[in-house]
Amino acid sequence: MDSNIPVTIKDVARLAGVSIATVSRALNESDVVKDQTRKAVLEAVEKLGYNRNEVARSLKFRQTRTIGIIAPELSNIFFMEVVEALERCLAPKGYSMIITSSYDSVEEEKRKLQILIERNVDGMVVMPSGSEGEHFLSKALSNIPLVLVDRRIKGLKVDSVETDNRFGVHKMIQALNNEGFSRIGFIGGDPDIHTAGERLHGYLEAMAEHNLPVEDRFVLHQGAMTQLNGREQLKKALSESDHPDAFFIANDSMHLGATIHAIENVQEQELKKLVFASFDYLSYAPLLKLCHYAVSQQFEQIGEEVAALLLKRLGGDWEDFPKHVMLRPEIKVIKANGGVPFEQGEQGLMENQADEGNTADLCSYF
Amino acid sequence: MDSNIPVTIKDVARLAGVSIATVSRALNESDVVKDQTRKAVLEAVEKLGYNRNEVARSLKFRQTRTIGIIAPELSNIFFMEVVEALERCLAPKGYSMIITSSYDSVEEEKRKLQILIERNVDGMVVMPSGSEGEHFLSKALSNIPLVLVDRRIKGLKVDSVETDNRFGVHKMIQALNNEGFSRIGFIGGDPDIHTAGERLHGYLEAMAEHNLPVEDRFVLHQGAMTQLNGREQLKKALSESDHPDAFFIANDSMHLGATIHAIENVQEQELKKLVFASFDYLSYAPLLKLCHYAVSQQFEQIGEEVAALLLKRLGGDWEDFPKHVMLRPEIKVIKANGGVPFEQGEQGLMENQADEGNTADLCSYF
DNA sequence: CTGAAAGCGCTAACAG
DNA sequence: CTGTTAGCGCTTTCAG
Repeated sequence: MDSNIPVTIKDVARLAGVSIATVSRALNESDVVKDQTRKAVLEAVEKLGYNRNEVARSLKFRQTRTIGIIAPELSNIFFMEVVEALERCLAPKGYSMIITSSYDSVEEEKRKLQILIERNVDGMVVMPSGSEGEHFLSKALSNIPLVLVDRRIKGLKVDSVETDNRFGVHKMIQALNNEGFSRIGFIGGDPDIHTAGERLHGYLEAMAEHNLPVEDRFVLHQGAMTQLNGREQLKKALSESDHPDAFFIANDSMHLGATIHAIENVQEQELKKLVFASFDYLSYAPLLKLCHYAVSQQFEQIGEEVAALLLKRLGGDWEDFPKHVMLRPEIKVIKANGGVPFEQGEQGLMENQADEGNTADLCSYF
Repeated sequence: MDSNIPVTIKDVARLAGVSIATVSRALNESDVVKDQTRKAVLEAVEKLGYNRNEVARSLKFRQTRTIGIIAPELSNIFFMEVVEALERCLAPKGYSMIITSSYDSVEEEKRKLQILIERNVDGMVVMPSGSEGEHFLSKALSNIPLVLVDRRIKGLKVDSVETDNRFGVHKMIQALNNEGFSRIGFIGGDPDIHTAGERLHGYLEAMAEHNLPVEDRFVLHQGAMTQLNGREQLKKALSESDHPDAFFIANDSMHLGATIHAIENVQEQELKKLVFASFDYLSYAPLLKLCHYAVSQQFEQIGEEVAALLLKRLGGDWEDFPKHVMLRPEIKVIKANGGVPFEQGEQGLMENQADEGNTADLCSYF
């Protein structure tokens, strides 16, 4: 009864007593075909449980309605928020997503790129794992729209969408300074990591901007941006008797680690004086009691911008290529922990800028 | 120079001065072809930047080397951990993954299922969004291996892999009882949600098992399993003057919410008495200071089991169909917060059981 | 060892 | 309105 080979358009045609062309037409340009015939076709389809073969259509049309995605790791919640937004924008247009992981290795990234090319994806979204990017210039890629997310690659003419990291850090330093801190430490990771580097630069720039002293002993930027490293870096900083009370911490994992270290090892008196500002505002933010200010990246918006850009290119519009969209993050002031809101004018300005950031291509923030 | 149409096997054949059949052979069964010819072909491939067209191969072979995935939401970190493990197992075998979201709607799940069928995926992994499952019996699906993750559907003969929720709850209740608590409250969600229901049942079973009193006023199982609801349910429980001190909380979001509520609203004296046990042990667990015990699901292992099962079916082995793999979660005792380790024998037993769980198909836990 | 030709399932001229 | 046919890019007999 249940034959094991799938039913094709041919089977439908035979059962409906028409030609395969008619079946095809009945299923697509339904207005050309006689009502009665279409009904017969549809009945046959129903009876046989026919599903159309997208692979065959893809071959014919030379397009797969598929977007390839390469992430450094799939369990990265940030990137998956972006992917979620992508799906929401692309699925209604008939696109599916093939998702792959580069395991943060450039070699693996190249391999996955090759696989996606062979699978004829119509477009690609890549969160690059390194700062190398020659493989994105592959000839095959010249026909495939590509959007880089979160990290741009130096000198590479490719569309990209990213958070304005430096803007976020500037705001954090400004807020801490505003609250009365002039000595502000930095806890981050190896500047070779794109976001680590951007945030370190932002920090240095902002400190200079506000004429604040940069004390090398308290500018810690080694190793991975992990919870463990966050613990250790803060421990190291606090081991110096004249450490600053305020720290900017470059990401959520390190922030978590630093907070845990502080809560577990610093005496009440000292603890009360400690103040953090950090990147990313996640579900457990209310437990990070030392945090006064946080930069909250707009992942959904990033996904939407990526999708819009991709769809534009897929539609054949290359007018403003390469476009680098830089989105302003939201700034959270955590009053419950002692964060001091920006002044009225300041705040208003910030909001305006943020609004511009939604749609415009911003490159500077002053 | 850069023609816009992709280079095909034909172009390679022409340049190499051979037939397309020879190109195909040179690229695949490399031993049949003369060394010299192969070299010529490979050179042409290089020169033209040829990439083979997987779509055409898929059509020919009637298989796409693609696995379709349906998740209730892509930003669900649990599921993405599973997907990450899947990628790690499947990618080396040449499989890619098409990932889609059902937005936790059965309707959308059906739609996505249809799309994946049309795209000729070789297999599917679905985390069902509801308890309905008739659509998984579709005729087209009879040829496509399908593995359900995290939730089984009543009476549906389909392979599945899930965490042994009840075992986890039993262990939590046992641990709390062991520590001296006989009154234990329950904070969870609407039992219609699969995990919420399983955990509620586990709680009721375990309480009966240990002859502990179930007080309806403190068995709260309404609404979504969200942070907000966690806050509110705990608040409600604590508003009764004779509330228990120990609570089992059914998932991480509610746990987070409950903890935040307690820290912010309960006085020191009361706070010290409060003890939680909960599902899921995440990066921020060290901040959940009321938590003595946690059930830590083995997502990686789940992914590996799913991959193994899928590959088995793809290899044509349907021997033990339908197979329901139930994996024992790891039990965390958080001593820093006051958790009391299981007794020696108990602990040993537990570890043994957990080891068995890695490989065996466990259905009961006593 | 290599080439010619059929065919995977579908669409789109082109004729009727 | 409908049928015939060529062809999307590739693999694979079947002959040489």
